[in-house]
Amino acid sequence: MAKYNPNVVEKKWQEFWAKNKTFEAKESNKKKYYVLEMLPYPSGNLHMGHIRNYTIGDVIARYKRMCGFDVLHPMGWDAFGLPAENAAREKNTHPAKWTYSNIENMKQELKQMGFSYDWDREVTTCKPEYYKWEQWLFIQMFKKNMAYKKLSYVNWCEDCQTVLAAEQVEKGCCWRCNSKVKQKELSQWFFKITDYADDLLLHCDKLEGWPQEVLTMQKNWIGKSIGASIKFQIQDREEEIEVFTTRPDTIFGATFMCIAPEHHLTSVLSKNNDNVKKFVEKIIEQSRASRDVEQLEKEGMFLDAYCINPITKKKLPIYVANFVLMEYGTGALMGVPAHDQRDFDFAQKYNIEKIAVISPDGKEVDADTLEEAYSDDGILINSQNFNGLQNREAIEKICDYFEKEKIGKKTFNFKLKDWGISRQRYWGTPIPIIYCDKCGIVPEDEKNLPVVLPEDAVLSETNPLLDIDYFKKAKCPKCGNENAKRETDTMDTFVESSWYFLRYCSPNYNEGMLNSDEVNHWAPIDQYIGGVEHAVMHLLYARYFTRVLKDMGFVNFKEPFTNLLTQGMITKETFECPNCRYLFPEEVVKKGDKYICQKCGIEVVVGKKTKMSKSKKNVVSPKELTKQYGADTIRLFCLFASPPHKTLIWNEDGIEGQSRFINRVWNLIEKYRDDIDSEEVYKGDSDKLNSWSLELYQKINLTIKKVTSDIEKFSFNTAISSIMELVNFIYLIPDGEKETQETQVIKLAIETIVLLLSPIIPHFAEESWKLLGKESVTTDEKWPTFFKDAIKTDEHTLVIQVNGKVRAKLTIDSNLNEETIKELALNNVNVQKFIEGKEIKKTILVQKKLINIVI
RNA sequence: GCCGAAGUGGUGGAAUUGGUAGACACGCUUGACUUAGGAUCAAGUGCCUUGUGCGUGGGGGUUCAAGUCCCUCCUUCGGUACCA
Repeated sequence: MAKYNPNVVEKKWQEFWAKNKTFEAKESNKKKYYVLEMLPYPSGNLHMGHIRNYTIGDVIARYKRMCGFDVLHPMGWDAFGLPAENAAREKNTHPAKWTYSNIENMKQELKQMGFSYDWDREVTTCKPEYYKWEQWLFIQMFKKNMAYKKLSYVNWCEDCQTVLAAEQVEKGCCWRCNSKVKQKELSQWFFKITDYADDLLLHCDKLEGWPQEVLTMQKNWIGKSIGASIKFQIQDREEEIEVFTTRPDTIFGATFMCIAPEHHLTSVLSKNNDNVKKFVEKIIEQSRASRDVEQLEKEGMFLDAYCINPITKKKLPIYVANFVLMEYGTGALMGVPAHDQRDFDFAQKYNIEKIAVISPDGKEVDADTLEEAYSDDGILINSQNFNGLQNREAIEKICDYFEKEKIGKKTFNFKLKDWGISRQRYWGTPIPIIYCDKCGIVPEDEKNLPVVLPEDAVLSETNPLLDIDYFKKAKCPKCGNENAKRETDTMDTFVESSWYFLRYCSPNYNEGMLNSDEVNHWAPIDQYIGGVEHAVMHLLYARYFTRVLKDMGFVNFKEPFTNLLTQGMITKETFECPNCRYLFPEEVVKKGDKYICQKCGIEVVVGKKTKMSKSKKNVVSPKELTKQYGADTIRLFCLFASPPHKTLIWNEDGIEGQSRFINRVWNLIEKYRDDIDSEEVYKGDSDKLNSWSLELYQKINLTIKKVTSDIEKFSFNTAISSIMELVNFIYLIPDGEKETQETQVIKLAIETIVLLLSPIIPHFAEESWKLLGKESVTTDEKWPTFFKDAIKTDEHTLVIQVNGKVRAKLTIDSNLNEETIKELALNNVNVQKFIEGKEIKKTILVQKKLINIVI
């Protein structure tokens, strides 16, 4: 018997697919299906996370293809980004060279996995023919005021020497290099994503094909809160301070006013007092979202000014305080110490009066005895003619009063901020803007696009574009001024990934950004697949961009991803030596329960299971595994180990089993090949079948049913296990001479198994199909269907319970009536033991399942 | 703190949505074939005090019947955080 040799077979079929352009996406009269996996950053090699993601997508693509869809399944490269610059500096090369060579390498690895991509549609975001259209879109957005420039405090990473979007700051640290993020005032480009805040929020509830947890994260990120804005007149001055509050019902309890350090009134009211200045500078230095923010003590400074509570006319001291955020609301808040914990802490520290205005039961509360703020619902007290109202009701009434008196109004606020896209880095899309002394900010002439990123940059810690004179120097498109200056900031790389999925529909279109006909044919994406870590950033930006493009008339839909599958991370434990930092597993020796560092002999800390990453040295290379077992085994293993959405703790112990399964199927085909060769496939006239072949025939149909529904719901592990059951069943068929009909059923079983496996382990399926003497390829075959009649049986197992515990099982005729079943159950010997001499209170019969006798 | 997901054998994981807990696989045990087995095939494998026994993170509840529903507590993972 010839042993199955994956290395030879896989190469052969990969060449076959490439030569025949098997997976070229074509429009026909069939229904379309667009399946897409998030594109990779070309960091050097594929890692297990990629393999898991792309295997899932590939199974879906191949399955849908067999089901008769026109499938679009493309792949590309998210090729701009800081790691390329860092690597280039380290290795003394150019980011482009590094990136393109990584792409070549990873493309090779993808091909070795047998993924069914239409490579003719490959998109590489760092190529001028791609970013040209991004620049073009930027100009359109600029013209419509959707892209604008403003001076603002931004998150600044000193190590990366660049600005970070709010979404890219994790626990006060840079998402990329983990160093602490600072606040810095810079003039920056922004996209007005907040224009769509409401729409993005609203449609979360309409995305039925998305996981609930992702929608919740997006909703929380957009963070709409409803409340009121109220104006407080400053005493003896013209200005007013406007605050936003979600609790206008507590206004009678407001005893102080707090403004953010960056608030324009801070310097005005302090009259540039040095102490205040120093205080403000200190706070601005501190990161807003710093890790220890919770422990950070509330600090403030009295500005020696007062404002008037518009409803009580009470004089409120104005403070500048470190816990007030300029970015949220109006950058000012009314302090209600009795009903807000932060205000309470602040008032406690600075000895500010507390007034209780909400009480759980409507009874008087002594605010001075409170140990913490009461922030729950209740009944209004000390609130003049609003006393006695439920606070929810009071919010409405008080807002009405504000509006009548013109001191405030009902309003709402979003946590979502405009998307800052300027990056002071080289390896990104140049922002197509020119600064002219006469004309100001002028977009580049569309005829001059793309603004090509110069190749001869000398990389440094700062933005190298600043040093390239011919790039910086520009002619003003408006007045022709030769001494205008080009923008040297590049765009956040999330901009590229916000529309690449649309470009795949017309990847080589030169007349415009998108060919609307083709985009509207293929998109929206029927199934998008990627890591849950993109739940907020990428997916929100992509939804935003699609809206912008819809409003410009390029696409006829606003939600780009109809269905979303977020696959779980792959994690692995880390080894960390106190001296040498992270270690590879091979640098560690096990001694008893302990792990010792080979180099320095010190005990190693076995860290938590975290996402595989190069820096933590807990990556597993798919390359080695593929070499050893073949791509099919790795694909099978990724799918079988765990359901797609779950975090997968890496453990390759099971991998042998997957390779074993493939060989088991192969050996099965070899075993029956000669017998079934000349036979027809069984067509379904089941009355002539003997007991095992009838059972096999039923099993075949049940398996088709189960595998189909499992793949539809992405339950690949159970789909595979039911194919395994069918294989195991065939192994149990007694050896010896077989009748024609029996051989025909076995033939059907084997062919079905191969077809069902085709999307999962395609190389193996094609090779097996050939071994079965087929002219066609499984990729072009129809997905098997099952016959309802074949699944029907006239017998079933009846489970007999006594007081809810299983005591016996019987195989009975399904057509028996209730009385007979009861009698059978009660007369059963095993049951008798339990019910002898006991009174039977009642029996419950669940049709075709079980009977429970209650004694 | 808040929001979300989860907790089932030695391990990864099943369980038709309230109806036989542990499918399928890894590992382990035994046997067969073998010069050999880390190949292959077959059998077994939740636990124990072996019985009218126990068992799905702990405790309580609803039900003829609970991994599944309700209450409560605990743990783990993810997201988020001075958001007024």
